[in-house]
Amino acid sequence: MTTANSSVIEVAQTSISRGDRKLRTRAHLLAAALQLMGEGRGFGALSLREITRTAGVVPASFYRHFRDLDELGLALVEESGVTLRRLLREARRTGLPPRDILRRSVQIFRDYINAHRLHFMFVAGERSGGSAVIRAAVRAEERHFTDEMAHDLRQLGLLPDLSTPTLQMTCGLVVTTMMNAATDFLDLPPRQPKRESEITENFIRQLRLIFLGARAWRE
Amino acid sequence: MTTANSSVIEVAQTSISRGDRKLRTRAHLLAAALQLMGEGRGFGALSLREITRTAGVVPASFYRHFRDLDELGLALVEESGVTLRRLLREARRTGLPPRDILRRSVQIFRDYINAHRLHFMFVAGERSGGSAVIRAAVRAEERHFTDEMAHDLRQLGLLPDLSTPTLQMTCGLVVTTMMNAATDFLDLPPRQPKRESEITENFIRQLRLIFLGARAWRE
DNA sequence: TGTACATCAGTGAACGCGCGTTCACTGATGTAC
DNA sequence: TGTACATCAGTGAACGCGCGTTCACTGATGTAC
Repeated sequence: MTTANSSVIEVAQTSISRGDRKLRTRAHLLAAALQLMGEGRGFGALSLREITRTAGVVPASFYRHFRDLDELGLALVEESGVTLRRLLREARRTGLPPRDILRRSVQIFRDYINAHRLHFMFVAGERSGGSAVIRAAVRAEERHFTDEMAHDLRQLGLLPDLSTPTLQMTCGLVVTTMMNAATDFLDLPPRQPKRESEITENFIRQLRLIFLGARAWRE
Repeated sequence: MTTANSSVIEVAQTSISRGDRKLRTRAHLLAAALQLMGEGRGFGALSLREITRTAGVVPASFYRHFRDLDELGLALVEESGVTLRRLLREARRTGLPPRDILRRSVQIFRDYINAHRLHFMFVAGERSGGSAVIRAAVRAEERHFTDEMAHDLRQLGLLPDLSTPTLQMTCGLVVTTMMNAATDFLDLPPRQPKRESEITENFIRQLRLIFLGARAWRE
């Protein structure tokens, strides 16, 4: 707040610190890269200039935020990792009911993907296709996610008979299947409820089969 | 064969028809693209000029073979699809023994990946990351592969109690898991037998779990 | 509070470079007679 | 078989363009007194 008769514009200009402005531009750059990838190209096919153009800054200003494109890519991986882990937090908070737990989880997942399309496109696309350094970072986030899921399942008392390594292996399978379903959902043209429910049902059945196998597992 | 006193070089030059030469150059272009992607970049990040440079022809000659890069990409998908399906044919021919069938299959798979690294890198990389048209083509090949696998399992009399849709769903899960393991194998730095056997064991355990679930499945 | 100076996010111009595509060409291979 | 002509895969030069990176700059924000 400045003096009472400052114009609205002056307030807007002066109420944001230089540091905040910098963070905002950085966020614009990250969002621009995601947006461009959302149009169906890999991160490796983006150019610095189109990212800055989309973000509304001059090319040279890119270097105030990142050394090169790879560094921006790694920032995107981290951001996506946070998004992924919030999914688990959300599911945890909701407190999944034992009845229809799978179906409910898949609904939550589907809604969550739609609310964070660009992050999921990025992760799904770069987990096996991108540059070595980015792929490795995505894989690390995925492993982190798997560990947390295993921890949650333990906490919930599901699959109590599995050893920890087996629980990990099972969660790895769930996460792979999940990322695959994510790609299926994301590829879906809008307004295709029939295809969408097919994918949903297939995903539920695959998860059911995995948990059936896990319950039948003998070390 | 030409006259008896033609030099070897002349024979080499004249014993190959114009059509064959054209096919050979086309193959060079495809191989060049695969080779460049093997260095860890997505198809979308390749340029026409570096492909022709690697293939040892002038840029303009690209257009004698493909309209644009996408058309070359689709040719690579087809080539990779053939490679994938030969894997099943090989497994079929070998005639897997009921004892240790899983472990043996995984060994065959691992050897096959190593013999066709570039094709598998291409498929694994473009199945979720590439341009829409190429991703769609890869997915179609994958579905084809899944169908054939389901057919083979029926033929072998494995999982006789599953309905056809359920068998399809199960094979889809197997293929997803397989492609994921392929990426793990391909990312492995050479001479890491410990990591390699970890990945192998994890893959075997995941497949075991899937088949355990399939056997426990009740429609 | 007011003033003088420092900081630094973003600017705009410039550079050399590799890009995709076009074009008229060359010369070996193929065909008709 | 030999000859005259047609085909066409691959060439080499040219084009305009967007690229990544550098640089000295500007002017608003921040700091010291």
